[in-house]
Amino acid sequence: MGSIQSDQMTIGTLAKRAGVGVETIRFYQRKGLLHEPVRQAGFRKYSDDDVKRIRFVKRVQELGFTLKDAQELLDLQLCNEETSPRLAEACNDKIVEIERKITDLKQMIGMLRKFSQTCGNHGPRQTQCSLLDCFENNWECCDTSREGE
Amino acid sequence: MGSIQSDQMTIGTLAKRAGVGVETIRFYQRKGLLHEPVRQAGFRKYSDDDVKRIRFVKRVQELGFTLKDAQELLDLQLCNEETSPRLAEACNDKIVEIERKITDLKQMIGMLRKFSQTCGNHGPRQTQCSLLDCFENNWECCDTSREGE
DNA sequence: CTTGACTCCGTACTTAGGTACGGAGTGTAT
DNA sequence: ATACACTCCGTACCTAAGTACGGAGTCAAG
Repeated sequence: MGSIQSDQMTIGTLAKRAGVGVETIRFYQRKGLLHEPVRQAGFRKYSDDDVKRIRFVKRVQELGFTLKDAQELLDLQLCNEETSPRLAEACNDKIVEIERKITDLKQMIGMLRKFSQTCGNHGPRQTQCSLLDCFENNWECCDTSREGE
Repeated sequence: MGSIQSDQMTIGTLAKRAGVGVETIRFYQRKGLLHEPVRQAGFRKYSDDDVKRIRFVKRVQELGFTLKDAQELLDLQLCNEETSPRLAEACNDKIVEIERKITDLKQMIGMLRKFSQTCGNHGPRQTQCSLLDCFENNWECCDTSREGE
């Protein structure tokens, strides 16, 4: 569980290990997503923790959040007796936000499924449905006769 | 269900009804998200359908997709005997994409919940956990003793 | 002790998705 | 028939999130 050294890498190594470009790291630095690292003869020296941070940021981003959001999440780490209540609140806000998103995405899937059923299946009954109409009608897509799922 | 006229509105009215700025509509036009409308003495005349399109685009965007994605979804409307198979495929691709996103978001919530439980609850046992560690450990956050949910 | 890879820094460029500007034409209510 | 709101168009500007450039310093191997 404890690696030998591997700590103290240069920016290029960090970039490689985190799967981003060197410039991206400098950019994150400027944005405050990474704290200014120790310097060794002018060269930035990073630790494993920075790899984690960057990977985390990228992941959060993939989920559709901004760098600012990622920053907020990273800030949750500054967790102590004093900040704890604020953090719990921030956490819960984020959870609510994500849950809303999931609900919306599920509706989207439902709509797409029905759409592909009716559109992709030109049977004798021409129950074509329009994505826009589905959307307008609160995702209650054309064919609502059968609702067993 | 059938409005009297309300069709044939100017760009300003459309903007108001769709909840966007006039410039945004012109922008969408350039991007091909809205087809070039009829002109009346040089003035663009829009229909209710355009309101739907814009609202749909905004919705899709809220869900974390790009304008290009929105365009793809709108293209699904061009549904006929010939295009049908390609459309069904596109639909399914989109569904898979969204499902993956949902899975990820759920993991995120699980992590945040556990984090707020341990961090926000400084009991006698100091099971502090780090968001980054949770993330690194495949979201299996610190306190894994209880796993009934 | 030279060569090549890596790093430094500031600055400029890129794409996505808009937002704002400004001068000219148009439509409408009084 | 004149004021005022609205529209036209091209162009410029903006934020987010990088990406690229280029000249100078540094480090490590041969």
